[in-house]
Amino acid sequence: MADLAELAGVSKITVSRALSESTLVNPETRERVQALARKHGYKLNVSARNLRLRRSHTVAVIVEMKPSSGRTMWDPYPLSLLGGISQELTSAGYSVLLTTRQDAVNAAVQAADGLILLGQGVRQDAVRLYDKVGLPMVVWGAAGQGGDNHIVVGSDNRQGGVSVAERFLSIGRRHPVFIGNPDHPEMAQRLFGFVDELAGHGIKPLLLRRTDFTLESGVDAVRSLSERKVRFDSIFACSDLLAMGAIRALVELGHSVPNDVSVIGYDDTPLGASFLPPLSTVRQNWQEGGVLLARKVLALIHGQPVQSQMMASTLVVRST
Amino acid sequence: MADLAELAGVSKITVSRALSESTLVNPETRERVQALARKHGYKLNVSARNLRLRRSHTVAVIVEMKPSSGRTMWDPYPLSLLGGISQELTSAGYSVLLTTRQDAVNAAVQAADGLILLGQGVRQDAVRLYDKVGLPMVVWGAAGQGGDNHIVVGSDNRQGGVSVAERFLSIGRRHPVFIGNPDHPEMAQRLFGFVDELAGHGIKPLLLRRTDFTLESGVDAVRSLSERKVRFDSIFACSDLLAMGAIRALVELGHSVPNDVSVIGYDDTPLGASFLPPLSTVRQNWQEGGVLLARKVLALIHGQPVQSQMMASTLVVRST
DNA sequence: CGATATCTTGATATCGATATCATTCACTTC
DNA sequence: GAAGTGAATGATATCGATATCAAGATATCG
Repeated sequence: MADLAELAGVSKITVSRALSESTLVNPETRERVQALARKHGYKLNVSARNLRLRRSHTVAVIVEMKPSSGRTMWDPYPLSLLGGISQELTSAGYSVLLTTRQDAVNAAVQAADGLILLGQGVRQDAVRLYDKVGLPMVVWGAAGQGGDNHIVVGSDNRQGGVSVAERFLSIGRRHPVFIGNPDHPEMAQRLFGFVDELAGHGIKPLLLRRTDFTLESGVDAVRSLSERKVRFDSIFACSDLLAMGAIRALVELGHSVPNDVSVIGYDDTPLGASFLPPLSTVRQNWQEGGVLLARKVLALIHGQPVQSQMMASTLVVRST
Repeated sequence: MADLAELAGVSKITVSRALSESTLVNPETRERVQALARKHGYKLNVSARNLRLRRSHTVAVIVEMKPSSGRTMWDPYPLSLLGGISQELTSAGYSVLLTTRQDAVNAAVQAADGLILLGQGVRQDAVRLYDKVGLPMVVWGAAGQGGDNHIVVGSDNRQGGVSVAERFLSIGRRHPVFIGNPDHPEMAQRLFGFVDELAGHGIKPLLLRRTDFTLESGVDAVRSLSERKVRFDSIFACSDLLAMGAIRALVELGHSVPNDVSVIGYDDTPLGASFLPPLSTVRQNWQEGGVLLARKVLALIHGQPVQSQMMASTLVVRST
């Protein structure tokens, strides 16, 4: 910048102002300086600016990558979320610092202006750990999670559960089963919505706990139902994979889907749509979720009032 | 740091040295300063250090997110790669700056110490664009891509093709078909390996070009074979989804897999393993790939000699 | 015409760390 | 006892940007 100043015959500070589009400089001077900057390939030194401005223009995204329970790195949704986040933050001039969750809080994370926590129903210990850092923080997850002292963005899992219940009721199903993990905050919300809506019609679903969200787990769940001679006519599975596994098992056992048993999954993965028969499911818009997460942190960083928000989820009825 | 200096009764510079484990300070003093730092929750100002040290301790990861052709954000592999990268870089004290590819090179990217380019066979324009930045750069992709003036890490797609060919030959298949997109550099390598190995036995496979890597595309490919009354006894599909689609179509057409036709996919997605019948496929270790990418950039940054490297891919024989 | 307002530019200090060179002090060695 | 050695610490300058305050040039007004 000093070099540019010399070239343009002005002072450093004028160069700085010219490049930051300040109104304090003569438009003519500004143009001249900017032209010189382009010509000589001037690059702003981000560290210097951040140092002086006492902010990093960076938001850290912490991804929970616990390699268990089948739903983590292999799941495509974190990437969609990341895409939305990245898109929104970069267009606002912020950088995205990607970190995987660790026990110790990274020095680079502490230097960020804000935090976004992603993961499979981020657990409380993670939230508490990063809460201590005292940075603006937004969490992806279920509403009400963690005492409302931080902002949560997520899709409306409760409503997802409700709409599945409504669908089952509307087609006359009376013996629904829920497959999923109630300890998982997001899935718990789905369960609550499902149960509450059904309760309004005097129906109590059977809860089948499964912590693995794999196809095998779905197969296994339905087999266990069959072995226990449980009567059921509809299944709400908390992931598309579970649903597909359930359908496979149903077919093996000689049941017809959807004639004998209706099955609805969750997530609207591309595979579900291609499945035979095409899977009915609940769709969440992750890309949009990422954008929302980013907007919330930015608002927090700029000291604006922010509220948690749940995005609507939509029931996609296909053939099951 | 100045405050710490006062508290400890030493100078700033001594504090700096104590915290960076320099041997220039008395071990006793070092301990005392470090204890004080911990007690008062001192945090290093990264910007200041980076400014003084003239490096950013940051590697930018540029992800190609072209939302087309079915294989992008919805594909889980970028996340695995990212996981490996993130793990390796953070443990080396570097930060991961996540960016999605854009036409203009981001200012933050220019400030990075190194670049990693990810994407579905990163195209040459992207490589050239970022090459101009003049930073140490490593690209994920196919070997030899782009004139060898930059480092490439990828799985050995050629070898993958060879091993599929070997398998087909070993079980007596004589009329193989290749389904994929030869314009895609990585897939082209698979094709070359496949063709070369077969040629050694006087066999020439049929090439079926498909640019979409979806299940439907696989279905469609096999149907077109059938309509054209082509004689074939084995299919090498360039993605698991294609393979599954192909198998579905084969079954619909009354062929038995693997009795009439052998099918081998690529990527070893979790779904392939759960497919009925369980899918034979070629596995790539993405996590490891990420680690490798990270190591190469770090080496480049530190001025060490670096070479492109292809990781072995392994044929996983299941039931198809 | 003098006084004030406006526009444009500059001098200086500062953000928080580290490299370099200088200094102090205790101790060894002949 | 003088000179030399090494360990520990400090003073100062510096990285590259921007905020603050000051000042010169020009325009506007009664």
